[in-house]
Amino acid sequence: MEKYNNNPSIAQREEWARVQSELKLKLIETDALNFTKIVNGENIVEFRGLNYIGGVDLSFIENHEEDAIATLVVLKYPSLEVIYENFSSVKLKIPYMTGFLAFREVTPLLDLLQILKQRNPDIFPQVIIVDGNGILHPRRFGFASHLGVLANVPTIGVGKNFLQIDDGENLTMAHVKKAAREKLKKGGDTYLLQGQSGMIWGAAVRSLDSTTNPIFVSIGHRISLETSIQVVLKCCRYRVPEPTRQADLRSREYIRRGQKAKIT
DNA sequence: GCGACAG
DNA sequence: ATCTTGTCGC
Repeated sequence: MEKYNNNPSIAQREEWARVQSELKLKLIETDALNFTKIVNGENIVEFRGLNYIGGVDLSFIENHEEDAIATLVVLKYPSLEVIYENFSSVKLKIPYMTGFLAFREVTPLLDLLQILKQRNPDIFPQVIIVDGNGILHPRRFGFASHLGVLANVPTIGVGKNFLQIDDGENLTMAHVKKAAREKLKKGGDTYLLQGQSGMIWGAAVRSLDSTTNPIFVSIGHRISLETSIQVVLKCCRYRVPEPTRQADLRSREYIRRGQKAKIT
């Protein structure tokens, strides 16, 4: 039986950081999509040819850090109805560590994507909304970017909590929370997370009029920040965009039902 | 030693 | 991530 690694070494983290830098060479931060965006003057945006949006998530069983259910859902756009779901029970071998989330969670999601591509390619998602950041990350290569590059699919990172960026960028928790509170007055309002260097890391987005607490949107892969925000807002029936929310709800329900693992 | 910490 | 009931508001 393999041992659960509770304390990855410094050398291990450095190796992971090198892998991130290497994969980052393939990262595309502009729209490379198979659907088109039409902007009608004002703030009215239309996505032509967008039919399928993916959502992914992992849920954990009680307090077992290593036992999880990975979930992939596909939603029809623009109705946002769920037309596909699949689950996979996984034994995780790496603990959660800030900055290295992908190494813990990406493999089972790649497997689920591969299964869908083989068995039902016609509904393969044209963009995937990921529970976790894209380039809003210390090395600008978070979970959403990692998944996007490895699967070669457009991805959008959406964090429910802010991950502070240091290194003199002044994107601290206090700074961002204050700015967000001041600038996000109504649903659809956005606030660019721009560091002292001028670099843009992502955006704080107010999903709805009824939610004060923002979400944090960043480029995952093959999509611009502007388009990412527009797609996310079109998916928000609640604070969290529907693809991610459905993946989360359904994976939790799957665990509650106590079913055995199945890969349909 | 202290603060920070996606999921 | 997860443990958890009611409750306030539209």
